[in-house]
Amino acid sequence: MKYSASKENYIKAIFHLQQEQESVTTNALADALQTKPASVTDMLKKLKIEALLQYEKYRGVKLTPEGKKLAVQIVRKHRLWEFFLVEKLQFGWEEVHEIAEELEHISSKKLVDRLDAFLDFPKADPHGDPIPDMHGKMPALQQAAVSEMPVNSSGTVNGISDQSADMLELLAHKNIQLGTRLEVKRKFEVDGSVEIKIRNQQPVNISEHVAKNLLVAYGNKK
Amino acid sequence: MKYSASKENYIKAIFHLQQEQESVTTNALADALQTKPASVTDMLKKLKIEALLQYEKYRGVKLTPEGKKLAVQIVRKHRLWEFFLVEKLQFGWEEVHEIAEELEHISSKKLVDRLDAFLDFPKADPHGDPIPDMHGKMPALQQAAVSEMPVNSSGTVNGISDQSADMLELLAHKNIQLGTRLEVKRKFEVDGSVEIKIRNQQPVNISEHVAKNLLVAYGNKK
DNA sequence: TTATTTTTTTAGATTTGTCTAAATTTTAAT
DNA sequence: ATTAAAATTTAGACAAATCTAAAAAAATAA
Repeated sequence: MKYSASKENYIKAIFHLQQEQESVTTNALADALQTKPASVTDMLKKLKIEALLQYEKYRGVKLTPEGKKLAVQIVRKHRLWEFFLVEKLQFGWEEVHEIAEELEHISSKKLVDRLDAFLDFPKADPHGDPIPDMHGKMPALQQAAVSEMPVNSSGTVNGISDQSADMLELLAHKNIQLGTRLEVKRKFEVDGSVEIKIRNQQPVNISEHVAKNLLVAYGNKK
Repeated sequence: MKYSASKENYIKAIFHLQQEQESVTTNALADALQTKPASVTDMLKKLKIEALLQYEKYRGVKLTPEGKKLAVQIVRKHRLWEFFLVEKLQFGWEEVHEIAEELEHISSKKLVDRLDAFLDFPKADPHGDPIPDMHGKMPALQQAAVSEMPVNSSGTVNGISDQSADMLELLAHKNIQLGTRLEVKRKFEVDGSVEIKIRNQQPVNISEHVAKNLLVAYGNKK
């Protein structure tokens, strides 16, 4: 079955909002989709007919298993494209979201799966969010901020929560980028700073702020 | 300026039809776009307002310079994506057109130019059609069928006009694919067959039919 | 050159996704 | 338990892109 980009956006938005709350409200959706509540109501009625969601007037909305499956496929596409843009086309982490919003609606399943293989089956996108595999299974990423990692543990940078220009500049300066493997050497209680070591480099110190916003996956990132 | 996928398809179709005839007719367009003449008339009126084409009732249609510029950008995207699909994602020549029809409407200019660089600025797509550069300039491909190449000349396979399964199978069997460099060793008048040599392989003979449908670029293909 | 056929356009309708304004239901507050 | 406020839905409209059927113009043939 093929759905319009608009319908896919609704399904995706409901999916994301559902992570927070069981049932999603009309207003929350209107807000997320930058549209009006009345438009949301209209669309929910249509999506209900297509059996992608459960919806009773005034009672909010929930995805059916079908709807969830579709949502996961869209999320998969979005994140794979983001990974592609950063990894292969040298885009910055902050500029890929918008482009991926368009690319995620390209329908070919084969394209997505080939892209996945071409990228060597990445487990997380540049923001550190897990990429569902071809069967829709989300990899259970052991993701944590550097500040939460035990001393002597190591992992791969796969995301960053503070994406300000300043932050990115600092990371670039310290040679830290997506995919960089690092090891936690010491943690200083006084100021929350952390000493990390990157392969082939001298250990460097990162502040508490950086340590808290630098996300690392360990165990199972490709 | 951003245009709907539908409008872009009209512009692209007119562009292609214009290669044949100066002025494009309503029926020809309806045919090319798999739609009805009445719908074409409707759309032409809109595109005229947007100054993408010259149109007078019953008099056919022609792209303005603006329209042509847009068309070239769409063609560029289409062909770059096709190249990407074949070259990087291992798609067959015959399956990429449909997917590229969707990808060509992704709007980011930066994406296209990055993709171009990533692919190392290819000059022709898998069907042998030239890829306009970032300024809209079409590379002047010296393209010819193998049958038309002089003895001892060589070039790079960059297209095939007969894309039947049988043809593709034969080419695969002879180890001929997109990008294969070959040299014309002898030409036999009797049956039009041609002896070609591929690097590191013994010379092989190809029939007149194959020689006529195997397109080679020489001189300036990347 | 008149008649016939073909092409093209107009008129009016339909679908999708959206909107505003008004009505209704639910929730929260007194 | 009413009432006020907030959330949601309905009703009716609109733009984009398409369609069918009928009218008009152009091309062709007798």
